[in-house]
Amino acid sequence: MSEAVDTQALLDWYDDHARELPWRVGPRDRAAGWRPDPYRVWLSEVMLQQTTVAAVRGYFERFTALWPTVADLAAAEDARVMGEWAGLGYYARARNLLKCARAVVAGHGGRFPDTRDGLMALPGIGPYTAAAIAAIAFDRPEAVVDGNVERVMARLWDIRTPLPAAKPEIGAAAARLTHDARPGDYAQAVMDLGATVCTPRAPACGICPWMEACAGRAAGVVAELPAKAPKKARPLRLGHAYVARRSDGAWLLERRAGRGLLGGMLGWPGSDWDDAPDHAPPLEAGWRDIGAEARHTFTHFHLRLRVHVAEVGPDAAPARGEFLSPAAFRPSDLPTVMRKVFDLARGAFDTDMS
DNA sequence: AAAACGTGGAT
DNA sequence: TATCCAAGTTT
Repeated sequence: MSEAVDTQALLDWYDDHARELPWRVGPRDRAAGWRPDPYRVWLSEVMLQQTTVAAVRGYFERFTALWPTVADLAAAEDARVMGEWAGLGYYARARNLLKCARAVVAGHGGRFPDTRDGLMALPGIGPYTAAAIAAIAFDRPEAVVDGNVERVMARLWDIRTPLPAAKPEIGAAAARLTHDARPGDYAQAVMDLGATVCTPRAPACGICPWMEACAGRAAGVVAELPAKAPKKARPLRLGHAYVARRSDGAWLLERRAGRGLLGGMLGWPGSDWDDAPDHAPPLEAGWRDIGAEARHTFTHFHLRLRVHVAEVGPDAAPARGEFLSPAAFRPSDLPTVMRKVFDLARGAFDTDMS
């Protein structure tokens, strides 16, 4: 079966059309013997989990400028790394990033394992990321199966089983095609094909190096693949957030628990997000409901937070959280939902002063 | 094994 | 406005 699919044709296409990415060693440099820094491959792969290239670029540049090596990252303070990750989402990735960096330094002499199994044993590295690092950084012939590859394989072989049930079948198809001569280039080539040609909507079949072999195209079902199981509706949750500003300009903030939603991130103290009537503000103060709510949608629910503000004196003693001076508080350290709250609250304070 | 876990851009 | 989607992992 797989004889009909020409992996060399894909590599030829990649040689001409590879995307230029900050973490990538392109096909020309690879042919000259260059290999990417495993640290940068790992960092980029973790950032790219469920996240677009466009969103990752800036974060990758900032992280590598601040922490050029895995040892630098391992030595960083948790709060600094979490703050730098703020806005990118899926914050367990940042927590695991630190765990992984420290494990590589403490347990592997600062060098990443060069096998899929060795990589899989590290925090935050699953089947996809382990295969990607092994292939891209170490040229091991591992099959990388991400969302791009799932889409390409489902179409190429006309696999109509809905995801995620189709994963074993798709994985087997991907493994059959893995290229022995240029594993790193091949892995990136399939993903580039999915990202730029075999796209979710309006795929450019006319310029696809695998057009002739594509069973989905022959059957005229490319637009319907891959099939996906229906998604559940997102419920609406309600809560309250409290933004206190001290007379010296300090803000009352709280470090969230180290697991679960927004775990380890900075945020405004508030109620549980269950619309319970009996929540207490974090501080005795003249709270004012600003009459606006921050709206935010997470993966599995919609959230509306009512925003309350207060200006308090220098002796204010909060029951929760701590005051951070303007010098110690960067709004960019906040996850997006908390930044929305801050923007609304700041507008309310500004209105008061005018 | 199903659910939890973020966000921004495109349609 | 609502939905889909993006280089998935963990529990």
